[in-house]
Amino acid sequence: MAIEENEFINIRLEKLAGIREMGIAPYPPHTPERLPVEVLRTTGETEDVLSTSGRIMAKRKHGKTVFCDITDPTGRIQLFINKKNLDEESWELLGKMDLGDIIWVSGALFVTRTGELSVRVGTLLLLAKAARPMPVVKTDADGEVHDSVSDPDFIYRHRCIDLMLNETSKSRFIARSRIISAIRNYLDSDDFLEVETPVLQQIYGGAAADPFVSHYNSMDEDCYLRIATELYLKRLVAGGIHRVYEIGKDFRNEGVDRTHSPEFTQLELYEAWTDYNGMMTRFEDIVQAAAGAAGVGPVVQFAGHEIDLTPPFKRVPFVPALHEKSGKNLFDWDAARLSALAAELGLGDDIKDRPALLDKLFDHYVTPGLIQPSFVVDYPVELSPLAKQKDDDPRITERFEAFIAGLELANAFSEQNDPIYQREILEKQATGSEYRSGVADEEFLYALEVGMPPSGGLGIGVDRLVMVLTDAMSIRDTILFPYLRREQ
RNA sequence: GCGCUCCUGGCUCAAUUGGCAGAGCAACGGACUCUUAAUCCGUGGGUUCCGGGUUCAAGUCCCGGGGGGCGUACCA
Repeated sequence: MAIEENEFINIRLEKLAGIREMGIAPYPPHTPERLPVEVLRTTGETEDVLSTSGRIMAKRKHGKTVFCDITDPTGRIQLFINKKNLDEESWELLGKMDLGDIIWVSGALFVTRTGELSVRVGTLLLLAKAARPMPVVKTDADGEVHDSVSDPDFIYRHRCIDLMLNETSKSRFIARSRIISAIRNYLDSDDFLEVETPVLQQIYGGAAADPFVSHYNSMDEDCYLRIATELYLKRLVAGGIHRVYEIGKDFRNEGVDRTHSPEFTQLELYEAWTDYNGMMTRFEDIVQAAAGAAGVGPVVQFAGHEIDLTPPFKRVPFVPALHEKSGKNLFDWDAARLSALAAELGLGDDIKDRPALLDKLFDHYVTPGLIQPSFVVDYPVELSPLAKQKDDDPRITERFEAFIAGLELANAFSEQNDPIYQREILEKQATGSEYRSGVADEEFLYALEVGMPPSGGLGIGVDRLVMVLTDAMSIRDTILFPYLRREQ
């Protein structure tokens, strides 16, 4: 496919041809020595000839003088380009330069009459001609912004433009990377080992979502993209790697919304000799480290709330909280009664099983009130097939989910390590699934049979953590290249 | 998946009840040696997402399709 035809691109392609005719390479392979824009800025006025390079973001022509603003990742600086300071050829080249072009300049630094530090350009080189125009963002005297690119579809499809023009977006992605580094640093320095487990799986597990199905040609068998890393990581705990984690993509073949993406980044960590209480501390620590890396906290703005990230986070026991908020002892109700209540509340009349109903009602009564960081603890056993039951009440498991502003950020348990009990649960789950063809993950069960020490496990939605720490209202704003429908 | 809603030059947005498709920025030509939304003079640019329909007349109303946004459902 050839480059798109439009008036603006054609004009630039003509200029490009003109530049080639002048014998100038519009895409030279090397950049001459340069200093970051920021260094020029801090240097200030000097007769020394300094060099830098960047993208032309503004061009103001005044006959024989042209002012340009160029930017690099460290900042913006004005160029003062006067015909008498340039050779003939460079002046002609300047005429063929457009907003968006990437150039190299050198010259002394001086302050203009209006007080702007500028490069008095003596040498001008083209490093890369922009063939496509980019939207020009300008702020007028009234502070009104012209041409900011706000169409979400445009931003997601052309993230390069978004990063160039929207400072919030750029700093959010920088924060994201720093958050992930900080998590690694925290865990590595506490003797956790980072591992990589399979993305392509023959039997998927560790969560309840539908998988993406693929096919391995040379073995002629179907396989799945992982929906969680849980079952592999626990096999490693059984094998003696007692502090282990993985940060990676999970894939879930479910709907997309503000808080769900079909591929998303999850941290899962497992730690022997501890339980879900230990995981609460880990979560609190990780949030602290992440906030520090993002340059925010202890109080952050998110979704219109002031969120105080100072630990310890609130503990909200599932059954009592549901009782309190609903005014009814719902945990003792049977499925039929719960179903009737759900229908009455407009939560749908198609839900039949008790655990799903309890979860639904909890979401209705309790979750919206969980604005400050909270751990919902001690879930009904039916909702938590991989968690250990409490000593004093087998109907309840040692499990928590972490919420901030109603958003679920983490899920953790005291890990189930009873191989007999776990087998029952997984075999039941396997026969109830359209993809599992009745097969449970025997290798995982094998590991439990060999023996896994009592352990805590924690899964954190990294994209969602980034949302909270950078005040993003959509998970797509935290993912550089979110999945979008094919353009027609 | 369902509901509501939006789609107009490159970008951001106008267009009364259905009545000649416009503006700012960007672009092109010209003037201009300290500007910063530079300014001034001039010019071009539209299958109004696509396909049907109603009408003397459709950006606007109706039907179908595509894409987006929001909500909702699924996601232990």
